[in-house]
Amino acid sequence: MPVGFQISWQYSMPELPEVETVARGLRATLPGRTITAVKVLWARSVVPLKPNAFARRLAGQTITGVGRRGKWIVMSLSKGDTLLIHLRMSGRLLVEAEDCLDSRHLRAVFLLDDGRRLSFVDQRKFGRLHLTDDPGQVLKALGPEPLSDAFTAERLTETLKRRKGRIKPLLLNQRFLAGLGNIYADESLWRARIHPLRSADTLTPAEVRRLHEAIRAVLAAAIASGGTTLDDEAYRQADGQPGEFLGKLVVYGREGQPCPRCKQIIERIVVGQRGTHFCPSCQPLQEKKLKVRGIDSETNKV
DNA sequence: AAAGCACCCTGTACGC
DNA sequence: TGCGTACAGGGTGCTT
Repeated sequence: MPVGFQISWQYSMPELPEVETVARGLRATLPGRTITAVKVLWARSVVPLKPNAFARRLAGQTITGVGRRGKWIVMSLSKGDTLLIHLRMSGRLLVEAEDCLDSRHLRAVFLLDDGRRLSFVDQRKFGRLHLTDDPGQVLKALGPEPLSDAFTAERLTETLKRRKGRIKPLLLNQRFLAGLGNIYADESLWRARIHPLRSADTLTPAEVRRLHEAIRAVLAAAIASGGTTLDDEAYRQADGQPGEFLGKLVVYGREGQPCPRCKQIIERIVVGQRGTHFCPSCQPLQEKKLKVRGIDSETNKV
């Protein structure tokens, strides 16, 4: 049970920082290992092949690399195949001893040539193991990597001014930007002091710059903390330790508590069918009256 | 283009 | 206490 607030029913919801942490952990142990056999316990976890064909095609392939694109883990294989893994809500990847006890929510197992196994555990069964010889087909739909050099404030400006929708759902749209989920979208908007209901095309240049900086800073800080673990059963770092970003969340799951910047009480609303947390004082929807009197709302100076 | 909803799932909270 | 129902989440696909 996480300390500090009542969200025991929630899960890890792996976003970019959690997926990056998992990918780094796997990269340290999997490359060079050969998959000797595969067992699928929940057929719909594998795609697009049926379980038998999926298992047959993977057996004998050596893992050559582990990367990440957005929320996808990208596992390169020796025969030109790629295993794309999406953890969705509750997926976990564990490297464990071959003879270990099966988790209650085990959905697929990859036996390795060193006496260990890679276990895919997924309580809610939303996660997917996508085996393909053309990963670009899946990944081309994704927007830019927020931490790459390709994601610049200028590029963000260009994209935003052509969008009339609300900013929060846009941040969650993986075609627009790859890797943000509900937690880090809310945290980024708080840091940038932007209301989640603002229309994308109305953001000022200063707001866009703040948003760009906020997204990168929040994601980088979360990666440095090994991600966010909301629940005991959920996402873990490679060494089994929970991510440490939970205590650093400012708005997510903290409705009713004071904003650390201004002490106003944090609110929760629903935006695009997603719970959304923000500070009504730091992230006003209406222009502040101060501005009418000639005070710049960006700098708070006259 | 944008927004809403159903769907896929499960465990937990909550009302009766 | 026990039961049914609502609900959280990411992503896709469909409709308005």
